[in-house]
Amino acid sequence: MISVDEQLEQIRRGVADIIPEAELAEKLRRGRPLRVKFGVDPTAPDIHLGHTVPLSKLRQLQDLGHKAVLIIGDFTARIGDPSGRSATRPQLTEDAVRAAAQTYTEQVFKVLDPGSVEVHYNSSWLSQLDTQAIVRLGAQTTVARMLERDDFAKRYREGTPIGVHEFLYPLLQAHDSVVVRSDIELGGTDQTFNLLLARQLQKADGQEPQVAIVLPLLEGTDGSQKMSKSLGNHIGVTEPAAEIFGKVMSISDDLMLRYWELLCGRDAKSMRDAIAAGTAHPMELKKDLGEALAARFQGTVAAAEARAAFEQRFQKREIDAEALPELRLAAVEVEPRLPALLASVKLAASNSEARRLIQQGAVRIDGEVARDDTHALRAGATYLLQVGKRRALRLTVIE
RNA sequence: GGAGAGGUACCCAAGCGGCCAAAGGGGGCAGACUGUAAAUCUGCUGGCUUACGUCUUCGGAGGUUCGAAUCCUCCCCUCUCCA
Repeated sequence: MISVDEQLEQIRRGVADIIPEAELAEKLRRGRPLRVKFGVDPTAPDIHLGHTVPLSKLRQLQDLGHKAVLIIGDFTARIGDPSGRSATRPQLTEDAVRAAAQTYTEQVFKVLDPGSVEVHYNSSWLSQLDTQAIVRLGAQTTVARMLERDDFAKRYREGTPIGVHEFLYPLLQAHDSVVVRSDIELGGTDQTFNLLLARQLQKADGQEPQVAIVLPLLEGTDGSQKMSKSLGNHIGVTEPAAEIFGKVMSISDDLMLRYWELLCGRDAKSMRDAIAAGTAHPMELKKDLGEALAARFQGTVAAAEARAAFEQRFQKREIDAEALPELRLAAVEVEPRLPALLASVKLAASNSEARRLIQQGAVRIDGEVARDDTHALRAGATYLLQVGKRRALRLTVIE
């Protein structure tokens, strides 16, 4: 195991806060592997890179010799975490939770080292809690403390309902820490309250309290708002390698460094220095990042292919026609007018949009800009149709 | 239960009898520039139409009017205040 200082240096990378850092150093100094808890509530079926930020930190801790304690919050998912919420979450059915838990664990192991993980479902102890125990839990904190939280305070002030069960949520999550005897817990900034409450419960139980490692929320591909599917700025972990690679290439340089730090545990500052000194090129670093992330979720082969295809298509400006989807249409099926043709092969959303694209010079046939609404595609030949930089296909007209 | 405010295109938001397919912003798409970057600049951003034009759209259903997103009636939904 490497030195405490070196470990601390790596752990600090990209985190928003370590509460309290002195205790972390103390725990590390003892030299035994630490139990690092990370809980996920299986709610959304699609996970994206933003969800993998704490996971990446967990992997880093595994690599430093510590033990990952993964909690699948199948019980808490049904309550609904109020953190950062402006309204009560809908309660999920058992089936929905089970299905989501399945996909979660599959994805999680693409980041974690399976050799050093304990997986727990929190229903296995939470569903056993009797009324007595729940009352005791409730006595661990006060309404005033709960209402100090921003999300609750806001809702209370604005008169938005707060269910009593929502007060229970942080207590149950904190109770998980007591059960698994965690040394460290990871979570996003919105989890700070829950992470700290666990310290209190652990103390009450006579345990040494866990250290909270708080991770920032990952910005989406737009670089400003947090990554979220509903904002359309997400990179999903189940997307094809070429998509992951392409989306990574479209982010800004600053954001790339942040991704390196938050998703791969790299030191952003030294990379920035290398770019400034001219010893590293941002584009190369970005391609490395795209390949690394694509490889993580879709395998090294697909990732290398995605990179090669990108380099050929966008840097050498060559289109590998062989790699494009090919469409075969009988001559009678080929729309005589170009706008209608583009719409019919789904390169444009409608005839009107296709017309606009043609006017803007976005449409190419065999590399030549098509300025006209007519086309001269003949039977027996294959054509390369392009709309903008990203949409393209091969069209073969059959006799 | 009572009193108010409001529901407009992907989102926010103006319009409040004709000049409204509907200002402005955001987002998106395309072009220029590039590293498919980012930033910036330009254009486009309901459907059908080569075009003239035409059809559908402003919470829903009716109505008034030559003509309604705009006026009236009923209904549905959201929010605020009071009880």
